[in-house]
Amino acid sequence: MQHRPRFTSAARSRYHARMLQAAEKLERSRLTAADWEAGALDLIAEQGIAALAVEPLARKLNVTKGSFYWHFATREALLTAALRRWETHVDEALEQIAAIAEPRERLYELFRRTGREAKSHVIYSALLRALDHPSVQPVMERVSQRRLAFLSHAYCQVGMARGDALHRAHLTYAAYVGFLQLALQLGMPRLDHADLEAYVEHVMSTLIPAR
Amino acid sequence: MQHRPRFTSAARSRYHARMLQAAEKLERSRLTAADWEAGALDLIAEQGIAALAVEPLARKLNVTKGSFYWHFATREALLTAALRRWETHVDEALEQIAAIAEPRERLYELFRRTGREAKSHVIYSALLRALDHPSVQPVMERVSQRRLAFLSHAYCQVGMARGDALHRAHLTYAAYVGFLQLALQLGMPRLDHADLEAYVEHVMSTLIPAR
DNA sequence: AAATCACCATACGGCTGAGTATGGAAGTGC
DNA sequence: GCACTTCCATACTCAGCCGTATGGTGATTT
Repeated sequence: MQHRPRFTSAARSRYHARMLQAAEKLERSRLTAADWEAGALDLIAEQGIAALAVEPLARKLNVTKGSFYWHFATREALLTAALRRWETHVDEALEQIAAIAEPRERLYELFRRTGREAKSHVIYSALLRALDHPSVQPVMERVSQRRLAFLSHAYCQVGMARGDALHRAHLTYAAYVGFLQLALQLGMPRLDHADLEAYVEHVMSTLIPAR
Repeated sequence: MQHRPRFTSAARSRYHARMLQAAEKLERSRLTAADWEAGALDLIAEQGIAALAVEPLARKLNVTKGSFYWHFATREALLTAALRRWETHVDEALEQIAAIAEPRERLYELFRRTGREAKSHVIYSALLRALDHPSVQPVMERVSQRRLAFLSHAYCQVGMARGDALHRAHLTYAAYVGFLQLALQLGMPRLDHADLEAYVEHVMSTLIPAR
């Protein structure tokens, strides 16, 4: 239990060099905390947060618990570290879209991305199903608030009143969350890419006010 | 392990008589399978499906596992029985609204009920977070399909084209699901009844086409 | 080359929940 | 009032995961 070890930048580049030549599960003899965090996010995406256990994850990484408890003090510490890593990643993605100046085009781009690469939202969907967890809740609250601010700001810019824009933002975000739950877990709208395209079009024309 | 015991109607009425005089946790000396199912649904509503364990539930009912394994063969059997019970209950509620002849009024009523008595949807929200579970998935699929059919039919009746009506139904249902997740688990829109009322109004005017 | 450090294996204790076995105490039919 | 069924308690076994203790090995440092 000697958490928070310092890593030299030399060690980091050595690790990345190994990653390049070791395709997938070629046993890299040593791991870093970042490896555990990435593995944790993979596990969450595949089986949800409840499946994030130390021993199964260790098996997946071809090591034992002994390794884990050198990098992290507890299972909880791994979870929060993985969540922090995910949160920054999500924020960067949002800022990328926020850079689009024209508000209507910005909304269109957001909707299209959400519909197209639904796979990148798997982790969000998994975390959504663990909103009661004390470590997950604050993270999701922050992410949701930022996205809601993004939406209501855009709706204001296309001419809606402040109150309406806020309601519309909530409605839009709820539709997003519900879509993830239903489309990912259930195969509900059997999305064959053309049908999905049409659905996104319908959503945009319904939620984004006409020019 | 002697599952599926027969219950005489006399036994049932005796049980109901006891229920009337025993307010809450006054120890009723004996339980039925229905008691376990009801307790299971309560537990699911409070702490989700992962918390549905035999021993904790037994503690909550002031008995031991010995009782449980007389009524049910396994934990899984309890879950499916409880889900079946919930499904029929949900279906009845939907048929009640479906009885309204005027389609626009029918949609309004559906939206208002959903916004008002959000507490009755807690179980649905809890099950939503366990869509990967093999016993939960088919139940939710059936319920979702019926509700989607309800919605698309209503949208058709108010004059939308079949394709648009189906998309609008999906959008509406996704908004419902997302609202549950965000409002119940997060306290997201701090619903103070007046604000909620306004939100529902906004949703209706956005999603239900003008006359 | 010796000492140190970073990473990991092995082995253990404790807890919690799934099922099983068995016997006992209420109620029920005759 | 006696056999018989119904319901439940007690007391196990078994398995999985958390966290700890401790020692080992390869790489780095000096």
